[in-house]
Amino acid sequence: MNVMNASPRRKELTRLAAQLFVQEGFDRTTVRMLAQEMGIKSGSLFHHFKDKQEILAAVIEEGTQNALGIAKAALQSCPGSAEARLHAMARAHLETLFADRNAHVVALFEWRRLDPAASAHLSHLRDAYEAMWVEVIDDALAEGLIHGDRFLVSRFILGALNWTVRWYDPNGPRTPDDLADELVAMILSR
Amino acid sequence: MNVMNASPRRKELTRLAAQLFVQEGFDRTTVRMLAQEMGIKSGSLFHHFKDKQEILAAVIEEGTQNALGIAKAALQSCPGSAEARLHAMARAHLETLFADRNAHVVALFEWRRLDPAASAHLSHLRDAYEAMWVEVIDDALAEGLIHGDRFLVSRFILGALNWTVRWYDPNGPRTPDDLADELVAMILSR
DNA sequence: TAAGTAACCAAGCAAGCGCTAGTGTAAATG
DNA sequence: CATTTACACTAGCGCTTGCTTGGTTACTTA
Repeated sequence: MNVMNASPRRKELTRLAAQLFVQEGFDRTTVRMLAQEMGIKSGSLFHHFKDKQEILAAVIEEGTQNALGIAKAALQSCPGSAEARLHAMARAHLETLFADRNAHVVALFEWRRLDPAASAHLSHLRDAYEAMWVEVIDDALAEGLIHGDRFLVSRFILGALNWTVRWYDPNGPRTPDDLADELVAMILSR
Repeated sequence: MNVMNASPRRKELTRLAAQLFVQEGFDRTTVRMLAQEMGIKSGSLFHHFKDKQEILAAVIEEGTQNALGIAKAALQSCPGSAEARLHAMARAHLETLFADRNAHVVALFEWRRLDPAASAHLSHLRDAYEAMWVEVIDDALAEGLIHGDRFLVSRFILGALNWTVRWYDPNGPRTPDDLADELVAMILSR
């Protein structure tokens, strides 16, 4: 078995798994369904992953790593005002949310299916990501761009952003950047 | 079998089911777990409900009906300004969200497990509820209390509100009304 | 007191589940 | 050329699942 390596094959299988997990939900996705989608038999699946849980962890890990990378890049290429960085974070969030939509939907709605060990490991990644948000929001509060409790404001913003996966249509007239700009405009004190 | 009646027994069973569905998720909740929680054997469960699906539909229906009732009451006892009605709707939303937390969490996160027939029926209820929101938001836009696209604004607000079930601690220092007021304050143009 | 009904139980079926064991085979490696 | 490695296969075990069946009990009503 191919424990914890990052072979291209495994990466492709992870991508397919994410798609199925979104379509059917983790619990309803059987190893036989996963195998069929991957063009192999169910037994062969366990050559690439220790068990079904590990597939879930792989999906979520990939999405979260991507989110972290994109957010870091967004902030680095944008050392400007707090307002610009708020925009940048919102745009980055929606960019990764829809570029890796399947992985993020799984992360958002199937997190509880992780076993404790995987959950603990991935929680650190997620916390690192949220810390970046809180920092940017703190700066925006300090500059008086927005008002309110730092805790509540960040929860409200992330809630509004995450919920977009429930209604946003990528084939519609609006781009993710449009959404980000509208949200930031909505909360800025004018 | 006791099709579609509203016996007190069935209502109590629905409440217990909602709790288990939140704890374990719909798919992981077995009819044996449900029966044990209810103090009966698994076979007896099918005297009250046609199948497992019907239990899910009952849970979601109850939550949505309550939300509709509370929102209507909130608006009726508040014929004042658009700002007051915006406040009232936000407060009503969080009030029902945490008064019937289990039912609403199930409605929000297990909706896709409904079969098409039940989903179609319950969609009407949900649409009626969302229509009330859009109306209030339209008035607020017309009065210049908030700015932006009516569609986006309502989605963002409902997203921020619904996401509270993921982080809000009812035993913490803040009341649901506090949250509602903070959210409305955050989006009002000043 | 007889009939009807709501609520329950014991037992178990058929299907599906995650996962394992053991084997075959082609390509890479010494 | 011999050996290892990567990847796939077949077959099926042991268990759980949602749900059914056939019958019993307790209470209400005629």
